[in-house]
Amino acid sequence: MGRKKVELKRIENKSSRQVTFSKRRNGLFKKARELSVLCDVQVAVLVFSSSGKLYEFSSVGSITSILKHYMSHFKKMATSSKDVNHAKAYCDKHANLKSLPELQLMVERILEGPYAMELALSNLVELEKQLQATLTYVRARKIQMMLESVKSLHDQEKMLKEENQLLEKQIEAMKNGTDSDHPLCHPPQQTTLSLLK
Amino acid sequence: MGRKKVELKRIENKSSRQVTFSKRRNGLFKKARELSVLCDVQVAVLVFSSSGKLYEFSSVGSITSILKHYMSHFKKMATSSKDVNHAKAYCDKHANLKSLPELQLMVERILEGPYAMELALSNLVELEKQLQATLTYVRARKIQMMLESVKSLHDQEKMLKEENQLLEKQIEAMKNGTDSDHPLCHPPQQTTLSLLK
DNA sequence: AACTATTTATAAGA
DNA sequence: TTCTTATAAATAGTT
Repeated sequence: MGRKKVELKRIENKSSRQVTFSKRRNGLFKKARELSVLCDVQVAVLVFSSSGKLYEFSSVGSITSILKHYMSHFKKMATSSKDVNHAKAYCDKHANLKSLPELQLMVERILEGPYAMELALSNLVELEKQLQATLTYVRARKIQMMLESVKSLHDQEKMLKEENQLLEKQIEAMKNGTDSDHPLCHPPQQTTLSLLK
Repeated sequence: MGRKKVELKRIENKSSRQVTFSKRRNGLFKKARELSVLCDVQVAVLVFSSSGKLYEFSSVGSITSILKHYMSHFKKMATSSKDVNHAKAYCDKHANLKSLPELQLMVERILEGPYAMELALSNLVELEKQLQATLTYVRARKIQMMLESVKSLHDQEKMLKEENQLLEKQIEAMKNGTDSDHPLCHPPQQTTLSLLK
């Protein structure tokens, strides 16, 4: 949708890729919010730019708010254990009410279900940290190697220039001199040139 | 965009909500794929339907494909190295996500250990890609689990409220049917409510 | 950042 | 569910 149909492949021009990224990212988040509201579902969208920046949409709220939700939930669970025992005792006394066993089951689910999830979640949080650290390390190492190879190219360029100057001097010497029995026409610097081509 | 402008609120009619969900979910995934390709970024979209079903789009692929990538990557390294068994040990160690927290240590060994010289820049670039892909997945998975457990809490809250209504009705029935010598005026559902507030 | 010509998504209907 | 179509919305290229 635009002045022209675009083909589905990486936009090579960097600045128009950046503009499209900004426009479409907002579009995607808007669509996600609409889907969430209209259809009453939970939606999360994660976008990682090539520079490693994270753009995120979540119909439930930010990661921070979700973690706060968790924290308060488990704090309350810890302080309400007496209430739970009380409720169980009540349920035992009035087992003739047919919906009570189900209620008890639900209370147990609340106590046990999310806790198990929290454990797995903490593993994932830790794993994410580990991966991010490793990625940072690998990127640093990659850049270091790139810089090293660039430096090595510069060094070779410098050596080449020095050799060229030597060569020019030798040519000058040959032009000025009368003898031609110096076998300098076999250039020794050919070896270094072949290394760079 | 359609025959009529729709206002941004929950569609109350269940069947048209379902139809819209199906259409817009596909639209969202398509947009996500386009953003990913056009702008060369990684995108993950997670949708949890009210029935608890998960619909997922990821530009990096499923966990299976990521693990396969890892396997082939380390297999390649193993065949190009003198100590095949050593590299194979790495491979086995990292065949599943649970052992991935050791990834950083492993990468450090690869980069700084005896095989550092064999690891070209292109290998580092590939390794960086793999790490970014895995990080994307882990982040998505983390948020997915957060959303799942929040949803589970909401569901359970809803069910408990329904049960409480039933209980109240039964208590009312008991009060009306017999004398008032039952001390049920201490509402048992207060306990379960206190867990959720 | 705005502006539009177009393309694309989709709401309603079949 | 699937298709069709009128219309709303998104957006590519431009200013």
